[in-house]
Amino acid sequence: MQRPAMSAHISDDELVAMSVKELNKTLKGMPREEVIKLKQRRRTLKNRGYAANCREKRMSQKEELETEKERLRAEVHRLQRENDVVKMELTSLKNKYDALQRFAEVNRIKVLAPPMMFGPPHFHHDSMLVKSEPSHA
Amino acid sequence: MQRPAMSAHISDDELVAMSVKELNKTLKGMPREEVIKLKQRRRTLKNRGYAANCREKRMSQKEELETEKERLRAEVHRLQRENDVVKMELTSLKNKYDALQRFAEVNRIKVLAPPMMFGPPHFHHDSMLVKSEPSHA
DNA sequence: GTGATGAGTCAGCAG
DNA sequence: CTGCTGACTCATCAC
Repeated sequence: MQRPAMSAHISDDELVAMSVKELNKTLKGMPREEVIKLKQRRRTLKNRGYAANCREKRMSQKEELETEKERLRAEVHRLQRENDVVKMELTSLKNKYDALQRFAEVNRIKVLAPPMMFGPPHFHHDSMLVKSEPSHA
Repeated sequence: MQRPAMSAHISDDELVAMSVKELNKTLKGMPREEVIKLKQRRRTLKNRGYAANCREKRMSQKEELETEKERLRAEVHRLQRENDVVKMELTSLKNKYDALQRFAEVNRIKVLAPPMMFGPPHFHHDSMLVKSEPSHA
């Protein structure tokens, strides 16, 4: 029997899948040199798998980064839109508020000086209706 | 003279830096085999550089992704804070608005029904001071 | 011919 | 020893 061919009895897949114990058991009666070669082949095959694994990990991490980046980009846009809406609401309410304030102003003036058709009012000098402000302002 | 030692006259750095033309000029009187070996060595050295370049590119791209991600994360936080501020302003203004509205309401009532000390007013039925609203509301 | 990149091999580190 | 990763080599592809 050809010594070199002996190790060929074990396929790459088998060799990688085997644990060291199983391998030793299988290698019982073989010459040292063959055993060493087979173990080295096993290590190399394992390394091949590790390398593939490493590359895959690298790629999935990169993908993850890009996904995360996309997610954040969308979040930024969402917040910008929300921001715009709230700012518009604020502006709108400001206008409403100013208009109401003008209205209140007009009313106060009218209270202070009602239409002439009723004749000049005889307010007390310190009327509560003059110059009072809402407590929240 | 040892044939194998001939190619050693050119260092790796020199060999990589040399253009093909320069290399051919330098290789004029050498045996074909040596020329082929030297060219192969040059290609291998070049490949070594390409590989390093490739790794560096990979790393810088990854770094860039992480930097960008960080930038976006900061932007999200900035927008969230801005959003909170504007929302608080809106709430605050709403309160102010409501207060003013209550104040205006009170005034309108007072205009509608001034203090008894002046006696009941003789308003026209369709007085502008009753139930009118600011045009902006 | 030149440059880039996936896959495999090896060296060397970490656990 | 096992697993991982940087560096190198080679095959292969695109220009």
